[in-house]
Amino acid sequence: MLQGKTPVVSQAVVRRLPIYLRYLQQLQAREVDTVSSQEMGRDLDINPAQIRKDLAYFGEFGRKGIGYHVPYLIEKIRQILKLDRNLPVALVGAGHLGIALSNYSRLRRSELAIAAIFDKDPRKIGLAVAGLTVQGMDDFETRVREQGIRIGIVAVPAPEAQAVANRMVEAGIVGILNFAPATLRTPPTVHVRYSDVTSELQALAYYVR
Amino acid sequence: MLQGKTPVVSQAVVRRLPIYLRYLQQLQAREVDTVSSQEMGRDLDINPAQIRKDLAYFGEFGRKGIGYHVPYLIEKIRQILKLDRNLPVALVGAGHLGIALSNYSRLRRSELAIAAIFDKDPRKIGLAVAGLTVQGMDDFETRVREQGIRIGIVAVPAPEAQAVANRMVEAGIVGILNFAPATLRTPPTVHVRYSDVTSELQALAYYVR
DNA sequence: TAGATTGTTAATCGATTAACAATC
DNA sequence: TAGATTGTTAATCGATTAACAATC
Repeated sequence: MLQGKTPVVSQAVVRRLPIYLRYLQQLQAREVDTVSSQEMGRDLDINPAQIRKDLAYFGEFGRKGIGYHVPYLIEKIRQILKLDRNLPVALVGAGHLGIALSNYSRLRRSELAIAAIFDKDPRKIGLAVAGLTVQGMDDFETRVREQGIRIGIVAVPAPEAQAVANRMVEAGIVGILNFAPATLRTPPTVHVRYSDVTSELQALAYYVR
Repeated sequence: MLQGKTPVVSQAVVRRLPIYLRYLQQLQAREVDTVSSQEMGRDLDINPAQIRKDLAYFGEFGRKGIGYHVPYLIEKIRQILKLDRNLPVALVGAGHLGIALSNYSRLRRSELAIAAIFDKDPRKIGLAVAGLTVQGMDDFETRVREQGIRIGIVAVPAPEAQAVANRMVEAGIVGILNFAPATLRTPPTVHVRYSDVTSELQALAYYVR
């Protein structure tokens, strides 16, 4: 394991860390103190060697012969994912989905809470949603910078998604979660994750019969 | 390319097919008649060889020197994904997210439309959502079988997700899209796709600064 | 001590990309 | 014909899994 600077870690590894974290938090709620990679692997359907290797990218968190101390590993994964600080999120699009996301309690009480909601539709501007007021897009960049927001959610119709992404990049956002059914073009410094219900269902359809 | 039976194709390939389909439909709306793997690759940020190889698993759909005929390729991908028939979807969970999904117009007018909504909460049962009536869970298996439903969406809180998945499997559902933050245990014949906003955002947080 | 389990190297597996003959 | 592009094989790349010394 490298000292100081973390090595370049693949996206696959980073995507598994939240899964580990969620599982460990469930263990903590049940007051389980220690867990082995074997137990984790069984419950999460992931190879135990995979889990050990993933964690070892970031440090030596376990004890040979014993396993991992649950509270300690939670703390470490939270540090790695930067969940030990507040990371306000900007949401663009106050439609059905945007409102559902804003009201999602698991998000509301987390470090990744939605801190500002935007929509370009004048009928939406001013609406109260989950304790926030929907803002227009005029001062988007200023508002995002003021609040130190680095993560954005795109929840607008597909034809508007690229324009919204452009403004997010302009505002200094470096991580985008895109719910619109569209491929976004962004600079290589910006990370985009896609979530599209239609595509997911279509992929599932392949396996029917 | 094998005749008749399709070869075993990796999940990665199947997940790209909806991306291709969506892109091709956009081209069709613009009345573009022909497209090369190079053009597709540029717009979708996918290696052209990858695209050709993916498609070649299922047949010879292109013409050397020319490219792919857009309407023909759309038809073929729809057949591969079984979108040339109606595949009704069962939704369990009529909370914020469930309602947002039910109202999602792109889903409503597709072959993968939500055909039945269930919730165990007596206060939700009987509600009208997107032209459907929320049903209780008592006759879940019967209703699902009656309507020939093979695909299900889990939109309930995490602690209830596994129980819902079990009943879906019991009802003959073979594809599950799970929005609950929980790993589901299902028989190997059942395909599960995960969609968890929190995990996605947490993975994005890793890349901040 | 004996048993268990990590961290890590080596082996394997699978997916992506390059290259090119075939051919429109 | 000359240029373009597919379908496919071979090469490369990267991720997963197995194995095991170190050690609690």
